[in-house]
Amino acid sequence: MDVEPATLTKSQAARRERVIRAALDLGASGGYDSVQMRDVATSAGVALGTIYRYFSSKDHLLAAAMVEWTHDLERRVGQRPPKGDTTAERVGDVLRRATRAMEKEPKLSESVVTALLSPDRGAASCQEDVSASMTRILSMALGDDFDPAFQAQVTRTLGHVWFSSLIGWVNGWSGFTKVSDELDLATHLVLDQYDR
Amino acid sequence: MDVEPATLTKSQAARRERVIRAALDLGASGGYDSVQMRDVATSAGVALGTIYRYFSSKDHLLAAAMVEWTHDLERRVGQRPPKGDTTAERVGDVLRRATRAMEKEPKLSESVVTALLSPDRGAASCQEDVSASMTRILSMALGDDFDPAFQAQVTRTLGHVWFSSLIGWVNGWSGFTKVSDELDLATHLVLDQYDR
DNA sequence: CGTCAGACTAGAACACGTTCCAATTCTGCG
DNA sequence: CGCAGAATTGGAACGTGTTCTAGTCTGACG
Repeated sequence: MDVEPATLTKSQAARRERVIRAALDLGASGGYDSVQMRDVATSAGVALGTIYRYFSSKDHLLAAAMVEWTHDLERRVGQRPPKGDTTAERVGDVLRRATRAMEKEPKLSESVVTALLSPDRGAASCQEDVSASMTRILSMALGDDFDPAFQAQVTRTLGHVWFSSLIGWVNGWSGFTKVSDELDLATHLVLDQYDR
Repeated sequence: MDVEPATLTKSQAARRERVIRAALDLGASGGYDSVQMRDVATSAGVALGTIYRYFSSKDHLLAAAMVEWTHDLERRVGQRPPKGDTTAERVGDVLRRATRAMEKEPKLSESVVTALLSPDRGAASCQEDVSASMTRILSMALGDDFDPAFQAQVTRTLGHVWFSSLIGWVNGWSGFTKVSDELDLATHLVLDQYDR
């Protein structure tokens, strides 16, 4: 009902990847509602039941896609570290990188974020993954110059603001600029007491 | 497809109330999944279709219930203002009041919060209501001693942290104590620079 | 090479939110 | 009271996520 990548054969991993890809394609063109499991199956050239061998639910499937996306971002940030003189600028930089990607594919982001909110067991574990990844990304921007407890709290708090604003955007009561502003202001709120 | 209370006759308002009550009862005993529209209907003594005259969806129904709950809390906080010497203590006080109620009815809270996350149009407008209400509640705890812009940002940020931690709790990857801690630490993070 | 367990397939079947419909019952107005 | 229009009802019907079943394919191992 939920298989960890480690135990998959090559062809299985390929199948899993094809399924995710198909889901992403559908999501990118029509949003959450048009990611229909029957369509994902045909489009991935796989039987409907097979999808459920890899993912516990539609939400788990889409949430898993978001996990991959977040890990990609984390890797990229690791390779090209955040730019900026102050901590606030570096944090703003990574948050902007995170949101810009979503801004370019609004339908897809809506699909993926919606799924991430599901109470489904599989999706919930993806939430943990994503939030952990986001925490690490923010840590990179913060650097090691702070008291660890303080740093941990800042990253978690900003992670919450990020997540919550994202929801506001997905559910349509705030535009993308609102999300950026919110993040920007929160960043300064918690950081301006320390640098500058 | 969505009727505002203002235009309802007495018997209609009663029906609406009965429907909400039925949904809350079911939610309190079995959580989100056991709030089934057919059951809500029979339990409220109403036809299935009638529910959809008052609410656009199951999620809208449950989210509307949460709006009432939040308004109650807001009213209570207005009547018995938050206690505490420092701002942080007062903020902690209202946040604790907000979470304690949910802690007592975990299944019910799960139902209601889950619904609040839905992308459904009706539910989304309830999200705005709830978040606006929460902002006002936090403002009461902050008082008028701050720069309005600063106050606005603090309330929004704490609102985000509250909302996001709630999700973490509902989806089962953090206990209630974690939620309180998170809120507590975030509160101090943004406020300790000003009072103490 | 033969075989056996597990993965895969096609498709039926099921569950529950949502919509639709025809018939009936309210409600307010002349 | 009598009537028109709205609200409500019971229940069928629909869509889509999820599960189940019976049969087929695959690939690892003796």
